[in-house]
Amino acid sequence: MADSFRTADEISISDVAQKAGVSVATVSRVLNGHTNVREPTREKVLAAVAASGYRINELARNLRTAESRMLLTMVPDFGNPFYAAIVRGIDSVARQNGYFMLLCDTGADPGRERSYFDLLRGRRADGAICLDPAAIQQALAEEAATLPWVACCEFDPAAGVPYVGIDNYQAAGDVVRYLLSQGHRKIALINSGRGYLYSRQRAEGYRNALSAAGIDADPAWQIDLDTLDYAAGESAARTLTRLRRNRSTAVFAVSDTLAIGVINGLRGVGLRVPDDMAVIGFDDIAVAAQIDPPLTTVAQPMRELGETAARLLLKRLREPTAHVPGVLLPHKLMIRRSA
Amino acid sequence: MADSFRTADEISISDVAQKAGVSVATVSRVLNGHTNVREPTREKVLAAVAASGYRINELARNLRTAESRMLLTMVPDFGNPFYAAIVRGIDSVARQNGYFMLLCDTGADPGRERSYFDLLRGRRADGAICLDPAAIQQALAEEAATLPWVACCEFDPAAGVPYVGIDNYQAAGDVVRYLLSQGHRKIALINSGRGYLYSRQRAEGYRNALSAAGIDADPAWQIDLDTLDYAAGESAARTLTRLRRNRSTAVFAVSDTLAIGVINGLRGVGLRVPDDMAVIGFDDIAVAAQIDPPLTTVAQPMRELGETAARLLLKRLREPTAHVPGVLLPHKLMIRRSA
DNA sequence: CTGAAAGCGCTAACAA
DNA sequence: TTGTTAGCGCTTTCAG
Repeated sequence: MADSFRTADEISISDVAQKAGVSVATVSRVLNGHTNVREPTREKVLAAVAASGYRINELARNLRTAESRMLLTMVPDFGNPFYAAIVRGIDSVARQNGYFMLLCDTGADPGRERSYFDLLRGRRADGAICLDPAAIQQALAEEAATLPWVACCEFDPAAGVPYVGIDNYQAAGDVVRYLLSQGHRKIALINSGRGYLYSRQRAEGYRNALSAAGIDADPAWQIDLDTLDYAAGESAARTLTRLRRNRSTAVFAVSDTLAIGVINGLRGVGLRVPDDMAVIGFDDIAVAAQIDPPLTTVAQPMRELGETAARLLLKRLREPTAHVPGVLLPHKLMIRRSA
Repeated sequence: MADSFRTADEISISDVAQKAGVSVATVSRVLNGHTNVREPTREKVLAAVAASGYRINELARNLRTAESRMLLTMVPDFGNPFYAAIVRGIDSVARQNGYFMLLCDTGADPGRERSYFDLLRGRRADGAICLDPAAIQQALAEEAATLPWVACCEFDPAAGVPYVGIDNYQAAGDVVRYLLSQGHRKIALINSGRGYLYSRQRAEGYRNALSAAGIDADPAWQIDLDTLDYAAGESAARTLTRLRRNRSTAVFAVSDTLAIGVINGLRGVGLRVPDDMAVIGFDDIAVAAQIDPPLTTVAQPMRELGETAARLLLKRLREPTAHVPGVLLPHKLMIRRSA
């Protein structure tokens, strides 16, 4: 058996009851802090617990109470530092409320995501927070409609699933308008795959801000990537610089990791930032302020995003029928030296 | 109740049995893939399962089988990208073996770590992988002696707990010897707190490599920090440059995050890397190759570290009494341009 | 204030 | 091959 080397301490509530000379019900009462137990009795029980080194079997308790006190968090990639801060926020409110957080990396794969949702169906988690691409969420929304989960960062406003995120459209517009104010007219957009809501929203914010300034975005300025890692940004930078005519003077990357890769790629071909090409990122991950030049970027309130998501979920768990609204948190353009 | 909005689909194995016209035992058999069920019976059951949308209650199954099929992973800080790759390795072998990974951030706090160990005691996890500082592990080693866990990166070789890591002493020596070969004689060490085994081992490797070259390390060259974040590296760099006499010409930081902060701090006071000061980091996190100048660092086989840890744990779970040895994986000096 | 007893939903002997 | 039954360890009525 898996736990045969624990058999020695395989002591249960009835052992404790026996040792204390009371019933299991009484032991259970003191374990759960019920007040209707006389002080001397409570002490006898506590003594027996201490003496035996007894530990409650949460599995049994969970079966009985029909809850696992686990919150599932699904991220598409926990190698991306962006998620780390969000996850911290989730974790901290989860713990404050007596839940453990079960963190899973879906790799943005629907199959993996589904298998994690099975944790909910199998009662091993009470609720879930999903940070996966909106497209994936939609694919599962129907079959997961009755499950208690909320969306964070990525969401489908029409899905009826509670969510928290930021106004990506506005944020992208802010970036473009700032670049415009610095005299740029040719602004490139390095975007991620279309499965992401933020990607569509930021693209739209970018295009509209540009056309509001009377500029037609050159399609050659827009690059779609299917990953957010540094290398992808690096190669996108090369693609951009290869443009013979109508080369952009600025680039907006939808993630700091991409932007950092872009800067590196630019340096590789001997271009200076921001003089030859300005670059702006998104997220404001910790390393953004450390590189040379320090990265101008859009800060997301990552920790609050996570905390809010957790609170929405907890609320949904407590009041299953209550309407839980979507909430949008403020972002902020951090102007540093890369643009 | 927490799940009152799921009551509609609160269907159990006996409902399925009834619907299929068989006993619960038979349903259980087909659910668990036992072969001693006639084909027509199996099909009846499967049909009933499908028709009712039944989902097994894992909580009940777990109670019955006395295992949770969860593996706990404790990291001191999942904001540090170093851990991300390790955790991926753990997660992938866990999943391959039918386990879910429960990831927890202890913040290197013994209290938090203890509360996570309680997941084991409460049977909500079958085993654990601990990446916390060796000092913290030791504090808990005695009370956790009978629990199935393994140590990863940080460990106490004498504790009898299976472990996987690298040869930190040797790695630090490699760094120093490389710097020596580049003509450096004055080499600083930016280290983390003494709770970490790697910190003690690298300090020793550093000192011995230096004295093997006939150099006495100036105490002023050695800085101990209590965190690994970028800002700490930045301020350590300033401390170092403030040295009037006997200022070092190279610095070895025990983590890439620190090294990146150092480079940033150096830039802040107008010093160039590597010309004015060479810097070497440790870990080879993804961003290390992206910054300017690209960071020379010691690569750890992070994914393999995680995979190995998971395999050791799984082995320990399968064969509780088997002797599971400690294993050391190879590291590699990545020479880039910062030194 | 305390105890007896009935399950939570499942698996695994043991019978048939 | 299938069903009956006895729990896994706990919480929670319901009596007393």
